[in-house]
Amino acid sequence: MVGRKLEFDREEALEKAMDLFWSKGYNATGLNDLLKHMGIQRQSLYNTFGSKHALFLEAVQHYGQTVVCCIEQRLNEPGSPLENIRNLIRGLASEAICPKYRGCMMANTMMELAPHDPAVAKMVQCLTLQVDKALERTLERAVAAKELPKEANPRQLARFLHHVILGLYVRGKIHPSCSYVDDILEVALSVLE
Amino acid sequence: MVGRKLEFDREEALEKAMDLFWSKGYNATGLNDLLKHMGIQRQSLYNTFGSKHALFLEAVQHYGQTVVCCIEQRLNEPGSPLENIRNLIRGLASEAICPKYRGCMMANTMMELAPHDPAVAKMVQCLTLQVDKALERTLERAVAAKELPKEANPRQLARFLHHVILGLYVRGKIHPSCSYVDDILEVALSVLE
DNA sequence: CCATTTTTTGACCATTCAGTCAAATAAAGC
DNA sequence: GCTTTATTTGACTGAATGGTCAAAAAATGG
Repeated sequence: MVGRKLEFDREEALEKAMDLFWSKGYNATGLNDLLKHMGIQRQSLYNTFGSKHALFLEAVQHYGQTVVCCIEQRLNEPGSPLENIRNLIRGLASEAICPKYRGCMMANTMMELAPHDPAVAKMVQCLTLQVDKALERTLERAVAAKELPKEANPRQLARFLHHVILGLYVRGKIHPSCSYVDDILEVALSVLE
Repeated sequence: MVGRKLEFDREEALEKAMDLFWSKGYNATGLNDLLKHMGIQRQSLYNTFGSKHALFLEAVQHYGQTVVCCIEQRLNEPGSPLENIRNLIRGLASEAICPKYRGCMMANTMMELAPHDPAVAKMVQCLTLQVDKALERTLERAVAAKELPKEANPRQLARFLHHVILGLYVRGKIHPSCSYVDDILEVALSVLE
């Protein structure tokens, strides 16, 4: 098992691929774009990742894990759980009004491929479930800290809040005004009062 | 200005094209698929619609007008304006749990093309604004009918409800359970109480 | 230093892509 | 019925698609 070593960093190349897939989607990203952007040779891609489709799956998985991890961190910051949730959603909303907004790669993938690609659908389903769970755990902490009444339904609220986030991923694609997003958040976050 | 007449029905062909674009998106729909599905010849497409892209724009416009019109009808049915809104959203939600769900062609288009195609972005922006307006007018009627307190903010609520609908278009792509969607709606519609 | 193993390189593959062209065909007005 | 105008038909374009192949190059273990 000896031989030449990979000239490029696998993870670095994967992230470059992820970046491009995130911006352009799966179908609109050609192999040539991909290779140029990743800075590797054609055969290297096939040796290392198998195929365009396999590379995409890895890219989505990588993106998903990164994002889920980031969300969990923001929700687990010290202080008020409820305030962490508000900050997370306000943060995502402020990204969604940027002119160069690319949305969420998982949501993009759900829309483009999930209906025709079971493997992709399952992966994204699994990743988004983790977001539900993270929100739910945080809401449970909020109940425990008496920030929410003990009758509150954390699972239900988590699903709702995740739904609002999902909506932001779409809405952001057509450049909503700041006040537009504020209106949405004001009503949405009122359920936490 | 005489000569041979078109052998096919223009609107019928447009609807067939719309149907396929709706299912597969713009990039994933090849011209051959399109021609077969529309039942016309290559040159007829170019004579009649100009290009794949122009055809797509027409298809989105046609879809949008149809949907906006349908939504307005459902909101303007006799009886309680608020109940009309609830029925509309529950109806859209029940579609979103179907296994063959295709989502909303406008939302699909926002996700796939809007960021890289200003013409598409503008068209979809304009169409979605009409949904906001329709919801807003219905909420105003609800206030007038004292179904909502007079302090209620119809525009804000309309934007929020539209956001919930937008979320359904994404969520539906990964086959949510009935109870999952119920959870979302229960919280979302509570803002109308 | 040599043999082995792997990666890199660039040419190459069939297929599909959107779009074009010109000839054949059909219909309408005169 | 003839001319004019428009549509249909099918062959054809060059470019791009995802993917493969075999030779060249490099690095490791012996």
